[in-house]
Amino acid sequence: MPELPEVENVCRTLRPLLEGARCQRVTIHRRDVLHGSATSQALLGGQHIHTMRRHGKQMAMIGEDGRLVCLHLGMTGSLVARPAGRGRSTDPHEHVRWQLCGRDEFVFEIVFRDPRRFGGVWTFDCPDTLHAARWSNLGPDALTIKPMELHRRLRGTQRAVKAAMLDQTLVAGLGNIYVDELLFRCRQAPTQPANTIPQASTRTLVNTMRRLLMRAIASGGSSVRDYVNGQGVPGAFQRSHAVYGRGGQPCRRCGRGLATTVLAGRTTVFCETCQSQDG
DNA sequence: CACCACCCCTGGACGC
DNA sequence: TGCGTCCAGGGGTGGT
Repeated sequence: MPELPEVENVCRTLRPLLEGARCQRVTIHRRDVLHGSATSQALLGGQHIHTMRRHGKQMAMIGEDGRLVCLHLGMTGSLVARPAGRGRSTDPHEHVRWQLCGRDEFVFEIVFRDPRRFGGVWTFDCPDTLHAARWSNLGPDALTIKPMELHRRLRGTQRAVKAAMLDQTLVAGLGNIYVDELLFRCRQAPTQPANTIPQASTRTLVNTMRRLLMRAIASGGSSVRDYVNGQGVPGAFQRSHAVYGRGGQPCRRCGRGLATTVLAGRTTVFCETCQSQDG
């Protein structure tokens, strides 16, 4: 569920807390969400946190010595800060806890929680190894990709544009919600083969995507089920959804019922009237 | 290489 | 009320 706008909100809410904070202790409650070395040192134990970065739907907590922890929230993952608690949590879905001491001496903890465990935590020695192992497999970030670059990438596949835009190796950051919202806003049929989309339409696609994502970020992201930002606060952008979760309901543009189908194995909601091929 | 089906997992919705 | 069933979904893997 957390897609680019939600992950960006997690980073933005946690960054001011984390930067300069010292990691006093790491507690692992569930080892199988961890990939790579799971020592306290690898998980930034004893280190000062330099910053927090994001690429697509993934983020990384970067230590001062260059080690880093990469996090992926999957569908139901969250990374939330709260005042340091006493004792152990009874929540079976809290998998990793970092206890930190901020620059103002305030002691707090960051908790990685993920009931469905589609997410995960990876440790790396330095940004290069993170890049080599994970981020180089991702396409350019959806917020900054250039129209020409997306056009070049779409030209290389005859899959439906919906499937292509969901493919993180093509462009990183969109999930099912924002692809459907994007295609509706562009009046683009989700089924159109990606390599038949004209260059002018790709330009519209990129501009619309950037506006959509920026608005969603400004609204705190979409909280459809249980997404919350780094402070535990839900977003409001689900109220602005035009199609996602609205199958059968009237199109906000033409009033006709929105269609639901399955594309690339994902529920896809769109307006058969407003969204055409050859946008 | 391109593409697809399948699987992982659990909470919530729904039907009886 | 309580139980069974189904579905949501990102991404890794293995098959065509």
